[in-house]
Amino acid sequence: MPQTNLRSARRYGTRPTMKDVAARAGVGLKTVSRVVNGEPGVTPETERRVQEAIDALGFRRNDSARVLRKGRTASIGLVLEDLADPFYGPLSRSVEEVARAHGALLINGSSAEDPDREQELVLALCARRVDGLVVIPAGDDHRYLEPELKAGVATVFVDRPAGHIDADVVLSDNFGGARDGVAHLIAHGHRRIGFIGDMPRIHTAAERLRGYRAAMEDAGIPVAGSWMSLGATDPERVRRAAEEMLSGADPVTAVFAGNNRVTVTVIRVLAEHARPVALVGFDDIELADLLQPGVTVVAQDAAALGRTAAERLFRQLDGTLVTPERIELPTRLISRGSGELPPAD
Amino acid sequence: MPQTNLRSARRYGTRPTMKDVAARAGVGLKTVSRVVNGEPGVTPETERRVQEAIDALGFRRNDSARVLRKGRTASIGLVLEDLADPFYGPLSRSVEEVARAHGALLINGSSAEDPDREQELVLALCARRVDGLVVIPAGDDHRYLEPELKAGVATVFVDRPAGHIDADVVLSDNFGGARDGVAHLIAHGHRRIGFIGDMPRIHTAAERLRGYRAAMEDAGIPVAGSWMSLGATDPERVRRAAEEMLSGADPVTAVFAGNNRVTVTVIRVLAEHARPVALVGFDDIELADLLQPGVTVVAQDAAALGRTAAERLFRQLDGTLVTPERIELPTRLISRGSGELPPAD
DNA sequence: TAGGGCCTGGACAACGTTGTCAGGCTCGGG
DNA sequence: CCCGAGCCTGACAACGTTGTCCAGGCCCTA
Repeated sequence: MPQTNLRSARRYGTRPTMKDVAARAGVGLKTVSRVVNGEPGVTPETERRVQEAIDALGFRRNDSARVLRKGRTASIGLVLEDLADPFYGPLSRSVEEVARAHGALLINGSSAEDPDREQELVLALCARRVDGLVVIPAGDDHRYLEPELKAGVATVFVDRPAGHIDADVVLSDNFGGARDGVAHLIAHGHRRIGFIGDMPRIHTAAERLRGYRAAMEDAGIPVAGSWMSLGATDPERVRRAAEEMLSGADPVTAVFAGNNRVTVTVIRVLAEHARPVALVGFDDIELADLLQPGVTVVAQDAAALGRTAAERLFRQLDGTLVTPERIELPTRLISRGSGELPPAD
Repeated sequence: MPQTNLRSARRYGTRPTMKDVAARAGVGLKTVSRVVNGEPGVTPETERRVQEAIDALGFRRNDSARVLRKGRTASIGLVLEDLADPFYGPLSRSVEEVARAHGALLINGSSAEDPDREQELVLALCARRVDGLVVIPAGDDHRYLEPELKAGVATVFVDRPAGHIDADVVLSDNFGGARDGVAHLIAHGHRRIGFIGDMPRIHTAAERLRGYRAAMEDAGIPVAGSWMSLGATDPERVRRAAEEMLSGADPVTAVFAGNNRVTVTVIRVLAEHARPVALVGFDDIELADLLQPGVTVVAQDAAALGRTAAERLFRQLDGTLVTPERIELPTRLISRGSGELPPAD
């Protein structure tokens, strides 16, 4: 009979268990468990023998079995919209940092802005028995989570509120940020200000739109319908919207861009435009300071959002936290030039 | 006795099991299992009763137990350096896409460029019994993975090769890309070209340096020691290095930047510099086309790296793939202006 | 109507670990 | 010298699921 080669090992690989280790070390099963978990009550000599067997066999504890027995998995789930979006990188990273500090692993998935996919992912994570969930919601009805909440799965929503369910929420002050950004343009003399944002069914988009309207109203400026574009934020569409605002009968002298993707496209359009147009964007973008002019933005602190959410999650798990709350984090206006351009009529 | 309230449910929440469902539906345990897994051999009427009980109790199958029984977890692990780095966003995303297409979840963690943390993460993932691993190595010795490979954990290294172990590797053509980028500068008349890169113990950094040297040698240009900076890539240090190269006795007329972080800092330095200096950077950066001049880069396809790696992983799991290979993906030079500036002596 | 085959449903063991508990050993004091 | 206390150690059940196997009921055919 030929010796086991790599190929068959790969295919039919079966891992050593505590039983195997115990047999090899000539001790009982439970003793191995004790050594693996650093529990007291094992002679140094016995421990050495067990450790030797562990190393020789390449034993690794099976956490699935452990979880089954203990009930806690020491892992949390993160569901976000798109890992490739630069806004979610730091958020995801800060959630991971907090998880790590609590000895938990992070399992994540992207919903791609699809409510069904969000639900599918969340339920898959619950089936894995994650201890908690950080969710950036794509859908607006989260009643499907009720049994999970009842069963004790800690849950925090981030960036957008949960729908029809009482849970922790951590948000940026989208309304205030947008209002400040638009007020900033008004303070620099603009009156005809355009707004390009996402579909209002998305909570953040709706809030930012509300901020825009509030700032205009506070300044007593009536808003023309042609100054607003609320829809998908694919580049072509944003480009068309921007061009229309800039060239219509009542052309805008400034634009407020509703998120980072919109901002980038608007910058491109403005770069081709003869007359200088002021711009303030929601969300910071990398290299914004190196452009000519620098891009003025209303910045959210993505890392703080993630950190705050994750910390609340673990406080829920501690039992320190019981009543769901809604937390709003402030935004910060960063002037870099584009928002301070005077109107050029 | 008061009814169960949310608080105690949260605290002491215990989830219904198949046994509970079976009891409520008045059927056997296995019948519930059949319904949950869509197995044949259940009357529509029985199925309805079971489904009703499932909904009423909010039952969710416990995948830990399932995994324990079945052996496969339908999840893969991804260990990378920093989720917040824009280079890893698309990579991570494309790995996730492939995983999803194969019905697997993605568990990930950041090593923060620390070999110990990498090992700790990888082993934690193995303890979870992930079916496979995609690793962007921080360390250079991966012998600790040998038992895992033997046990059948599919493994693919990305971006950097594995150390002392025979495993699949998917890389960008760092050497060729850097050589082409530097040759591009030479073709535009430069001879005094600086190189700012990461520590050569990092494989990608070493390869790019090798590419720089090769291009210079091919052109018969001797390289001055003061033209090269190989070390940490924190902004201050890069800034100092760039300033020295630009102001020394033998100042460079062009700079090749070894990665995206370096490129960004160099752009800042050059923006403050009177005399125009040509620049080619390794890795594409967002908005590179909007700067003045546009930034010429050697772009890697991060998404393709992730996709290729993940696909190989699942082919290993299929058994379609047996022999470890080393795959190099081509890079692409994107001319945008900064790399085509003529030398200004 | 009896017998055979098919279909449905359930009892039971097993996956690998941890908590409980009891047994055996050693050592010191009476 | 005996007994109790205290320390190690191991046997056993349980976690929730799935695979195996068997029993019982039904229908169809001879």
